[in-house]
Amino acid sequence: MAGVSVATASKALNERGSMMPQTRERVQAAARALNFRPNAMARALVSQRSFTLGLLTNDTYGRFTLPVAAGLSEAMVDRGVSVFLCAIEDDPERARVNLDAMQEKCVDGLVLAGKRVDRALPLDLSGLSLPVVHVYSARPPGGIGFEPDDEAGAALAVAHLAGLGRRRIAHVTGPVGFAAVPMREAGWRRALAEAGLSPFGEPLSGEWSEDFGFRAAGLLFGPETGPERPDAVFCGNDQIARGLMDALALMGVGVPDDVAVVGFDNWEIFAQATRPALTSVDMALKEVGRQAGLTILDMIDGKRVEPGTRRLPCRLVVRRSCGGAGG
Amino acid sequence: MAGVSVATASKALNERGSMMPQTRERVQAAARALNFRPNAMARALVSQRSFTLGLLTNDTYGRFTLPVAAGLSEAMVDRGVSVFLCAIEDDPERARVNLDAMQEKCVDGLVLAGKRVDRALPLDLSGLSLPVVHVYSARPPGGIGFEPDDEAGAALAVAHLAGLGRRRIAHVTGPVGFAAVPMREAGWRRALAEAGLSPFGEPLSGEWSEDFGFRAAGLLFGPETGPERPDAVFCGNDQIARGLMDALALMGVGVPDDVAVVGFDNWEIFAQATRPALTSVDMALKEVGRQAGLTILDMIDGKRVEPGTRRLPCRLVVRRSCGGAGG
DNA sequence: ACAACCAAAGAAAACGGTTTCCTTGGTTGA
DNA sequence: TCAACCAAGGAAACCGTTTTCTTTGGTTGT
Repeated sequence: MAGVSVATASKALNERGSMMPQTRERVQAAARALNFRPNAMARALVSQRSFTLGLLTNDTYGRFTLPVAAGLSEAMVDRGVSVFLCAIEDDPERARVNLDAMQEKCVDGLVLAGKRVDRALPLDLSGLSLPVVHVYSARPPGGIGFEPDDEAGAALAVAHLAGLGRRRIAHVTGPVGFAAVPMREAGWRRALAEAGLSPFGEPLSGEWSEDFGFRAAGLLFGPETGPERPDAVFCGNDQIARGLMDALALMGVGVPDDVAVVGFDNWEIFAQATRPALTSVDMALKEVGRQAGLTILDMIDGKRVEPGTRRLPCRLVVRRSCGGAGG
Repeated sequence: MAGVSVATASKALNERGSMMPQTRERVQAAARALNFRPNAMARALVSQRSFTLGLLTNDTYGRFTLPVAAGLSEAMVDRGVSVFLCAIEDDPERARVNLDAMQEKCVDGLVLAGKRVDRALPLDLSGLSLPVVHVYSARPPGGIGFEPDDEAGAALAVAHLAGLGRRRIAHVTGPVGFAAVPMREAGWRRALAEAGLSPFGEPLSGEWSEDFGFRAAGLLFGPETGPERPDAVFCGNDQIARGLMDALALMGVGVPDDVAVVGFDNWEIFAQATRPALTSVDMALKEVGRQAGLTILDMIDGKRVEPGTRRLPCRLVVRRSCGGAGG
């Protein structure tokens, strides 16, 4: 110690109370010399805030959760908040155990992250008095949710295609049961309308797979197709786009010359693997995680936060597959 | 309260000390009625153990880290231990900030997870008096590391091919700079030797990409190739296998009839997308995370743990691409 | 010269548990 | 009958901070 009481030391280090500058100096110097680190737990005990958040996710595969978690963790560490990771795997029992653990660890708030915006995590939140935000998953009435704005993202992609002069823009997408499907379709329709274009037929709805993209290419460009063929395809995800482009290559249809292709997800591993590289809508999930974190901090601070779902903007990553300026 | 002192209550709930069974009952009933949760922080303060671990990772993409993290988190939650996730992104400054945060939060131990077994995380661990294990990353001398046993995994794959009657087994793999490359190559050589076979040429070393796999197919099966062609290819990862199989399809080489293909990583999204589905070596990263966690708990308990790298067994996931019994 | 005030620093309580030690009263054995 | 012992439960210290309240001594105003 620097010859002062703990009370003085505490004030000196936290810039609180009034004291002689030289005393403050002396304490801080001593702290530095001792490599002193305040014990966050003791601090939490008295302040009733642990500066800790829980992240519960059922997305083992990590395609959605990991960017969200990274964005959350990054934004939080700057504010002295750390994030517990809980993998619950769609198992209600495991979810409960993890939720209990989070309560015992006195987290200040909870982020619930899923892999489908229209499915809730298998958690019973009733009787829980913690701030909670729902990310990329369904929220209960009155809850607070964060998602990418799929509709706007889709519109972004389609508007880009229209801006490049494409006129017959088809849409190949996933199963109708997914909420993302109608949202992305709505964006497609809106952007077409705004560009004065008509939809090229109805969207082709199948699975979120390369295989379906491959088959969809046959439906759109195969021999039994009528004279009217699309000059662009907006795909519901990158896997579909990948399969579609593989099929187009086999059919001798040139990308982007004959047809432009845009995907959704900007999953690097797919977007970079297609020939040419795939233009795709990036859901900016890191930013989603960031915003979710900042919002939950506001809630912890007692600020009033409007219930509802926030849809955050996507951005278009332009590569070669849509022609024009890109790449 | 159930009419007893806090001391008695504590003992009742922790099954400690001696007391009348009915007193214990009464306290536990009261605890249940009040939905009582012991405050982990207060407990940590006195016991000097936070039942908390830090997971620092530079693998933003999550391909390696997420399974490790899930395995770790799962194994730990059963033991009342929670895991902080810290995304450090190869940035030494961010690494330091997160490390400081973990020290302030009084974690009982640290798991450092990377995305390359031959690279250490950008962290200065000197002067750190915490148990640390290194997962899928380089460890300092005397440190404790966990990795999949690439050599044995590769041997598993090649032995399987040999067992199916394949005799001319080629190897297409990643850049020589990666430690995984010589390890997998060694497994290939060992399994060949054990089966009484010779290597089919030297391994083709390139990038970990579909594109390289595609080109490698040309080198192995192209028109300028000699009369001897492989009847099996063991690929250094699934992306290479995917590119190779795409090329084979274009070249009219049948899989698995003309040539069997095996990949490495068992990355579902690739392994399932190939036609036919890809047999691949699964690194069992969840188990790696589990073991790393259990070991660090041992270290926390003061048990002596041998320094060195533990290589955990891989398993072969058999699908159609290698013919034989699979799928 | 003395009351009033103020800045600086320390004492002590609090946070929510665990643990050590002590008290109480009943039972046992000589 | 009395010492010795034991089980049950309570009092209090402790973990490492923050915060409130108190003390101390110097300065100001009259």
